[in-house]
Amino acid sequence: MVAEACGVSPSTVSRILNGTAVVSKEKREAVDRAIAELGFVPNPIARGLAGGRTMSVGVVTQIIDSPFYGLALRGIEEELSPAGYSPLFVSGHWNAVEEARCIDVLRSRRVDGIIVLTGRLSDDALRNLAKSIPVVVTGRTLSAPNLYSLDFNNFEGARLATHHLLALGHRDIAFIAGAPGHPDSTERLRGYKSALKAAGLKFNAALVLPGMYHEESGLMAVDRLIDSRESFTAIFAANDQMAFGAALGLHRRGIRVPEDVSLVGLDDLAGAAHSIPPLTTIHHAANEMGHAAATALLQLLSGKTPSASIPEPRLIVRKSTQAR
Amino acid sequence: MVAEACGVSPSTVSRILNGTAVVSKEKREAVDRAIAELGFVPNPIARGLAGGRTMSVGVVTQIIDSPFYGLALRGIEEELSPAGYSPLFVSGHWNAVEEARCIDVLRSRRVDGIIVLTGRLSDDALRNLAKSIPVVVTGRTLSAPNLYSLDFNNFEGARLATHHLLALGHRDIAFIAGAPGHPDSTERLRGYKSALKAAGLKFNAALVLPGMYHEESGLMAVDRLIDSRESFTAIFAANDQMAFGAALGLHRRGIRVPEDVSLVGLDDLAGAAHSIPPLTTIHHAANEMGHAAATALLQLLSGKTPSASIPEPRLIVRKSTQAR
DNA sequence: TACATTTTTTGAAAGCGCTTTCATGAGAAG
DNA sequence: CTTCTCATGAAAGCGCTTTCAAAAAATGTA
Repeated sequence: MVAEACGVSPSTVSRILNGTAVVSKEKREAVDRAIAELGFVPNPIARGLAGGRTMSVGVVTQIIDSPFYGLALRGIEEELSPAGYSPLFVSGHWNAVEEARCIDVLRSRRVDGIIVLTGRLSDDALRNLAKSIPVVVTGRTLSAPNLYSLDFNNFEGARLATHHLLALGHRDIAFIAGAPGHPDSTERLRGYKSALKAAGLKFNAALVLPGMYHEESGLMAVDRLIDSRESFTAIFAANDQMAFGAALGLHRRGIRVPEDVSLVGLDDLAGAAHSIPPLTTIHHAANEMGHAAATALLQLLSGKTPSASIPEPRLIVRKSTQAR
Repeated sequence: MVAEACGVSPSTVSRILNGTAVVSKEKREAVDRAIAELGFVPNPIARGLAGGRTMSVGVVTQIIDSPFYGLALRGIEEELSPAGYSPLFVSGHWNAVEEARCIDVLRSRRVDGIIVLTGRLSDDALRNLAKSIPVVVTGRTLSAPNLYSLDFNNFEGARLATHHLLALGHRDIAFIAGAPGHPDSTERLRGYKSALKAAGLKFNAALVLPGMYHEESGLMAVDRLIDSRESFTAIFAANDQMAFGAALGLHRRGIRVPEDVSLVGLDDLAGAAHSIPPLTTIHHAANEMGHAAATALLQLLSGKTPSASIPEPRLIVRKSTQAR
């Protein structure tokens, strides 16, 4: 340990670096100076070995280049870096087995905490994980010691979107659903149904199309919808990516948005404002979600009870919807 | 070290784990069995401390949620994981100072190698870095010991795009340039000019608009172009994001793509196939680039001379261009 | 067959760079 | 002059790798 070249013991230097104990002013200054002069940078590896803390947190995302989760990753990074923590991103590819493997990797690297962005792991698996390491998970509501969950109000988001279309006078509103088995999807479907019901409309299963949360599935859903000859004047896609696909599908059939059919998405991706036409959608604050998750984990790590939460969904009206 | 609970010394176990030396068959089997039974997982932290290798590589990207670099990150991850390495992503935000800070973080974490995705660091800074750690850098051509660079042929990409428009009979082709000072941008501009020259057309500076590689700047460029009253029948945007912005700008003015104006992008982002109209663009293999960079680094780490390279740009014709 | 010499296998021990417990000595307080 | 508090240093790890040397086995020689 180089910094003891100024006449004090390594213990003292360590104490100064970590603020673990009181050190006389003169020594502190001498050491500070020596550190500055020697350009000393503590080695987190060794620190991790000795202190049990690695100053890194694992983040289980699904696809590293997902436009939606990418924003969340950014939020996490923005929050973690100033606190001196480094995020370690791993991708689970929407697959419980892979996620479990990712978590093993993270644990073997002795991360101090783990953030799981939605994913397919069972609630029990997460609860179990939380027994050995602080965990923050998004996209669920569950509580357990050492575990904090942060859920987006999918129901309300979908309700808002559907209600917007209803308020514009649409009555035959198609819904392109999200990936089956995904909790978000069922909630969004529930929101759609709820808004319909509140407006006194009866639910028509023929207007609900299966989707997979990507562009291609939105496109296919529209094809199927049109081929079914079911009449509709508006479409609500469970996420923006499918809305983009749907827009393309409509365009190919010569159906104009919003003149012939109104279209609403959900997420408010970066591209939504620049699509043609700019997409009316529900803002899902991915970036804030990342911030909130990281903040919560930081709080968990310092022994506090987290209180962060995700903003409520908000309707963003652009050009893809119009009154009927 | 738990595994010595089967009667051998830790050194022997370590040797078996790393294949460092020959160990008698019986011991190896005994140890293997013990490892399996105890569910022993070596601690990479300690390994890193002792052996000097952490099995992690640092990746300096610019913005973690960039649609283009995101793909590259995925490629890197896909290549690194099977090799047992974990990527550590940090964001430089197109800022040399921040990039330098990121690299400090990575070095303090004792990564075994570093991949730099383009960025603004000087070539000398990188050459210098390579003296202490293997480096792979994209978006440049420079050679130094312990350093491998992987460059995309921006010139050829831009030439191809422009040539495509020329071949369709366009003569007044506007160019929305990339961020000034960016090496990619100057190369793309050069490619544009070169194609023009090859077609015997003279370069018109009024048709070159400044851009910043994001949607908004594409939109503004189109506004400026139209307001300038310069006549044009086609636009080549230096990247897809600006092309999307440009498409929106044209749409707002009631100009149809491709009927009135043809539009070409560069990158072939995931969204390009689903934009309206689907964008004709130059495929820039970001994913392969990530693979190549990771492969090269792995080769560098094992003492071999890397040979990976990035595929040449390729024209993808979709619906945003048509003959004049 | 007995013994010297070389080769191979294995264990002991010394770190890697830091944190942390514990004990010591020096003042402060009683 | 005794008891207590507080700053400080010595030393023991954290979990692994690696050097070094000893022990064991293999080979060669008389």
